[in-house]
Amino acid sequence: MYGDSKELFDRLGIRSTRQRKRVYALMLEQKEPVTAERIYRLLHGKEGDGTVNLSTVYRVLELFVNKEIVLKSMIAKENKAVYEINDMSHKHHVTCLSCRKVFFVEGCPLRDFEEKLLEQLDFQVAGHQLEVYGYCAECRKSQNGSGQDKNVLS
Amino acid sequence: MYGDSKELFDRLGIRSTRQRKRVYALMLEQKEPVTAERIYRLLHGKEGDGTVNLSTVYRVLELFVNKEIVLKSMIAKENKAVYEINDMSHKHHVTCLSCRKVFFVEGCPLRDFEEKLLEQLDFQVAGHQLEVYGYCAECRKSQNGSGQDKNVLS
DNA sequence: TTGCAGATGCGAATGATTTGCAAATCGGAA
DNA sequence: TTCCGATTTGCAAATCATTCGCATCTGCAA
Repeated sequence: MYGDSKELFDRLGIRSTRQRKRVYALMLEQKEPVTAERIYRLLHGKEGDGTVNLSTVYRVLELFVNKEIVLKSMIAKENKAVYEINDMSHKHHVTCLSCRKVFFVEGCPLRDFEEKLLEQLDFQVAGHQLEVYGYCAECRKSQNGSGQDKNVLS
Repeated sequence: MYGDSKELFDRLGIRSTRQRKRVYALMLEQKEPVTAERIYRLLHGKEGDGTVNLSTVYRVLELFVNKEIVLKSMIAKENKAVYEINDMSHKHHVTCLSCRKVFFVEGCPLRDFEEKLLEQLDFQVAGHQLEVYGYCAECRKSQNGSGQDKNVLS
């Protein structure tokens, strides 16, 4: 019912609780990064298995982040965090300022940069977060005539 | 005494108040991004010209950000904002997770990436924010895993 | 089945930031 | 220079996301 999260949790050495299973299952369904609040509300929307407290959602997400099965990042311009399943593919987000849609991009332009930091600054990079924002094809098309082909990835 | 901020404010079409002049002058002195709280405390440290209320510091900074004479960004992993004078040079920040010190790096690894986004996704980039975090030479040397919290930013 | 370390629910606390409102101030007009 | 109205400020209280304290509950190893 919850996929084989039990197995995953065992492997991670953490207890398999109803709340963790529900949060994990819900995270798997998400196509874009979500806030803790949204997870909480989605869980309430689902019927059946009882509720999950908001504090618990936060605690479970924190645990998942520590175990690296979930990624956490801050939303640009707002001060709240969003979470997403870590599928190990190192995507970056591109946010349309007009429709707020989030696009994913594979690949990362930072490899060389990180090397440069180590050489020039003796700074050991542990991670990075890149927020790119601008305007997607569709919005540019509908707002001024200069848009080109549309190409929506989701 | 406050530089020629009066002139700047006139040009921007905003009133030249004691508080704005003080905040602006202090921002000019900063060598690294600072929190609103830190500006507030620094202003209290200075003698003479009376104090500036914390809410006012926030309001003045917001105004400066809108007028684009100050840049605002979020500190990685903490949810508070830091501000710095906008010198138009397009620097990026590198934050040490141990001592919280912020380093600047000239140059930007994103030019090619933005081109790629336009070609492949037809996404027109308007801006980006890059947060790199890791461990600085000094902290790695002292091997102090938990960090000596020098509290540079707050 | 049982014991208990670890997990959860609940409400209250936190900390950064924002807001409502009355009083103070800026700067153009008289 | 003085006056006046629009802006800005100070202050305290409100927000909002997130965390914490603590009593109770629950996986799960024995």
